[in-house]
Amino acid sequence: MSTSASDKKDSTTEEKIKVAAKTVFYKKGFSATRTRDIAEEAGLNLALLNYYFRSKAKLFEIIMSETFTGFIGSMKVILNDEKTSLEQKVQIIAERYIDFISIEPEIPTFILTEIRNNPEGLLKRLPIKEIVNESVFIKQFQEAVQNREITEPNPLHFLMNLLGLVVFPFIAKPIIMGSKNLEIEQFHALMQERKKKIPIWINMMFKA
Amino acid sequence: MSTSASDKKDSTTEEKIKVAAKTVFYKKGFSATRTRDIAEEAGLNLALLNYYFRSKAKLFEIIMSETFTGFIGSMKVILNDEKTSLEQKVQIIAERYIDFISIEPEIPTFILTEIRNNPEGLLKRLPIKEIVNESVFIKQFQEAVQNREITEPNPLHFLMNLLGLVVFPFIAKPIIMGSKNLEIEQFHALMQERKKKIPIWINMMFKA
DNA sequence: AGTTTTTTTAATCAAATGATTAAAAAAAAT
DNA sequence: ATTTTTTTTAATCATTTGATTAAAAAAACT
Repeated sequence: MSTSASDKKDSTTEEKIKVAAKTVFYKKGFSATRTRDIAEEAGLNLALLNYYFRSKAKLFEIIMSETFTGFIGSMKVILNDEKTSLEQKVQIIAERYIDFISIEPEIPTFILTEIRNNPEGLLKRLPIKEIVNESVFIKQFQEAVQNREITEPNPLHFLMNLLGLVVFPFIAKPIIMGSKNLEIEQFHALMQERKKKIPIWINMMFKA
Repeated sequence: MSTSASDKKDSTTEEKIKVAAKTVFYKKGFSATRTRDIAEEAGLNLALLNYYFRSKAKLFEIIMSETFTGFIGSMKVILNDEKTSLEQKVQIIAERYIDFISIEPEIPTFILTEIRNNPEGLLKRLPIKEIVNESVFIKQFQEAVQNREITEPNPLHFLMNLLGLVVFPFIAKPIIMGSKNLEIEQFHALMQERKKKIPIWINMMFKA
């Protein structure tokens, strides 16, 4: 049979709650979501949330954690790959993140607003310092600066620009779509274009 | 006397509430702020909020409206100036917006999250369509494309990139500061650097 | 000074919301 | 088959929260 073990796991009550919680938390943020919204989204009795997860805060904590791990974690892996060049890393990040965010478009705003609400608590669990201070990416960047291949000496500007070009359009999506009455397909087409253009733009900005 | 009419106006109860509301709404967003937070921030009795503004929603509406007008409105003015070139417009936007957001750093996240919560309602009051479809900026951009001065034909990419470079670092400020244990002064220094660099980067990206 | 109007306060209300409980239903174990 | 354990449900609780009210205080007016 094609019904695998994971089918069962995916249809457990616990899993249903997590899926529903993800949907609602992503869309509205922690404080604007009501536990009743989650229960309704999952089609389950409200008391089950507390039965399985003790509290709204605990449930949120889990969703949050998994989201952060997935989003920043894969960035860390890409930036620490010894086998790819700086240029390739830029290409990979542009491509993978545009694809990823296109599927889960609420994640960037979710992450940024929740960090706003609780910067200390959430930031210390992210491996950002490691990435910015001791990653393969940083070494390659500094080499490129030394070899006069890159003019900008500060890797933070490089990262801010790359992520700004990739992420900002998704955060501003409602504004962008409103500005030209774009349909969602047209928006996605724009983002697909950017997968190729961003690496070129980054090159033009930073190449000596 | 140096005590002008505006001194009086600034110290009215109504004005105190608005200032406090701005502070709290900017920091926490609509649904996470409690009317009691605003009253406390203003040092006033809770009932005064309803006495002067009828409801939390009405008060929010006013703050929202003024914020939008200030932020997007001044963009519209800059982009519709017949006397400045395309390059100058980029310089002016980078400079003015970085200065402006440095003083009110919560505004971008505030705008973006509130639009997320209520896209239809809020977007129709913004003159974004006008800017993107019939501004002086757009004419100048299209001319530059025709004259082969600019390679990218789509002005949306141009605007997304410019605003991404200007605004994204402020939205990601907690992450950026956390990544290198920056003090706020160092963050501001970085943003000051960007006032000069962004116009250069934009040139490099788009100039033929 | 006395009267009226405006502003402020403390107390309270009603609805929303996160959480709990005790009983019922379903599943697992013996 | 019976008992035990796990899961689910409906009802309810306690707190939070936006809003209102009636009385007090302050200000403006005559």
